[in-house]
Amino acid sequence: MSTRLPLTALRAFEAVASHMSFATAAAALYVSPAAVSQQVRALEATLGYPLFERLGSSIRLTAQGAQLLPRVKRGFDELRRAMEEAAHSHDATQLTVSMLASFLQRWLLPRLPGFHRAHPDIDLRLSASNLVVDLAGSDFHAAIRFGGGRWPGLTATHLFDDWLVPVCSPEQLERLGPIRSFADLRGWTLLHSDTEPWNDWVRPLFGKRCQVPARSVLDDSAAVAIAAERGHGAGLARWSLAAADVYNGRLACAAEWAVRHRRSYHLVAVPAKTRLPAVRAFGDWLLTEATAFPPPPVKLRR
Amino acid sequence: MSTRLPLTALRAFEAVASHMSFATAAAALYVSPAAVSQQVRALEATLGYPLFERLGSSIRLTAQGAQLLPRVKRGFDELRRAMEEAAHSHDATQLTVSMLASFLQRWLLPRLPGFHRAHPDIDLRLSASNLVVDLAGSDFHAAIRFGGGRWPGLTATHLFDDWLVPVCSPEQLERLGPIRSFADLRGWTLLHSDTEPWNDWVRPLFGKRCQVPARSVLDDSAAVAIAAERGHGAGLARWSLAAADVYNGRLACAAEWAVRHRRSYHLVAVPAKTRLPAVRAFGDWLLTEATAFPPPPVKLRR
DNA sequence: CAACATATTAAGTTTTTCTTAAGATGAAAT
DNA sequence: ATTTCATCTTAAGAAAAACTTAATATGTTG
Repeated sequence: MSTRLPLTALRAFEAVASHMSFATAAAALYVSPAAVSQQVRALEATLGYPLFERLGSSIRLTAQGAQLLPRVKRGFDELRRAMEEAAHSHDATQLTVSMLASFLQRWLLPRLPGFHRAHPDIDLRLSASNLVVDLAGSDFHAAIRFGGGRWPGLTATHLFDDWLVPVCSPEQLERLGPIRSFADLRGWTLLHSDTEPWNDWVRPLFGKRCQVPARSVLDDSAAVAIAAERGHGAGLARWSLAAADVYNGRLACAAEWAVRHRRSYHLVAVPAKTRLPAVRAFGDWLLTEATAFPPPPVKLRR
Repeated sequence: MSTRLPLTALRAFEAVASHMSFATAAAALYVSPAAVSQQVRALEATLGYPLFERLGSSIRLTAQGAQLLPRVKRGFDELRRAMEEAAHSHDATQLTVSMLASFLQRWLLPRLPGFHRAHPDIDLRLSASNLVVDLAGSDFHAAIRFGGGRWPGLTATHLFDDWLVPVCSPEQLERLGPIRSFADLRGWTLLHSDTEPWNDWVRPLFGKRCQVPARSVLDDSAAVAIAAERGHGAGLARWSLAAADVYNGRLACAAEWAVRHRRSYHLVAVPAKTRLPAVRAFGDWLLTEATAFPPPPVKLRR
């Protein structure tokens, strides 16, 4: 940007275009019509073309004026909203958090009533999105992310680790018996997800030389759990997403071992917002819930 | 709005928050650090709380500052983009037009090469949307709409009328013969769309006393044409969407008569943009194409 | 054609914004 | 601990901008 935005002129233009009158625009801005006229004229001079056609008593937008208007209106609307929000920021007890839909549905949602009981004053708004939102450039206060723990420019607090657990329907476990060795895998159809191939589980336990082919790859972890529940085979599930189904008996752990996931859950926020009371309260509550969330009831390979 | 936006102060705040420094923000705005300091201080005074924590040599955003920043940034970004566009509006040969996906695919797209040949300088961008875009508040130059011809605040030029034509697969027409009377409808499965019930065709031809029940209602006109093509029955199609398939033999006109549709196609724009050369060129071209588009090859009931 | 409503221009005034120069304040170095 | 440095802040005056008033132009309406 070499030259500064002509803000006053743009504001005058917006007012005139909105009211389609210099006089009423001037009244709305609490200034004289002459002032508005001069501002608009100055803007036209810098752009090099007219924004209005003057027809003596009335005016109308030129094509260029009509093109300029929507953008300018959107810009000022956003600024007005910003000031509006800022003016009421003391009584804003809202807390907006973004996270993956799978985590929200399978882990957080069942625990949420507890949070509302502990903090009835906080108006928590959860947004399930599979896109990674830009916390610095958005209105979100925080996000729950699954990853390595390093996000540049953001503070991350570790919530809990995840585990790779083979799961299947209870009937199938009954019929085929638990997986104890690499050879035991032979009898099973293995269900892979995009992000968690079975080799991530096989190698840490049986060595790098052991491998399984990646067939029946489903697009996400939740789908693998569902397919396993329906008896389509052994799914390599993330414990965070499968735990509830294991506890209520719809899924069974198919193997003796679980392997620690490389990634884990974090509460992530811009440094400044980390210090907000509501964010701290939510983070503290998440941490106690996370601590109370037991690892899978099998042997754990870290 | 009782009080005007503190635009200069907001601009100073944005610059400081973006650079995380009063000094470099001042340099970016071509003013002294003192000026920036005063502006930010004034903004903090009107809001009643600090936006930055001053740590002597460095600063950081407060939580409220971090909440304010994204909105303010978005607002100014929009204004900067507006000025950017406006500065290059002379060499902007872009033309953006919104319309229904069905019209785009089945009527406009096959004719488009002709437009590009006639106007190679115009960079036409088509947007298929089933929502009615707000032309006054968007960057679209124009839209093609199917309707009665009256849109308040917008100028509409009539392109062509549409016709309700019963269509079916050629084999079915062979087997059942053309529909000539109300009684002939007995033998047919009638495929309705949401917006064009068969009674719209039956009543003008056979009188208000004749009616057919509305079974197998599909959700849009294009779906009806496809179902008819597959031999599922007689669909009441809009000629504009079915014509291409009739000409290439995939569909046949199932009846002797077509009935004029209540609605017709229009090119719609904000008055000011109607006068843009590119919009006129596109409108003129559409009009000649529309004139060259023949009505269905059956008897016409207007 | 006169009366009216509206926009524009020019000159002068007010207000805002900015600069300069002299403090503060905290971090890093001695 | 003290100096040094980099940074932000404050206060007063200067510059720039935005605004007002009053006279003028330009279509529209009765």
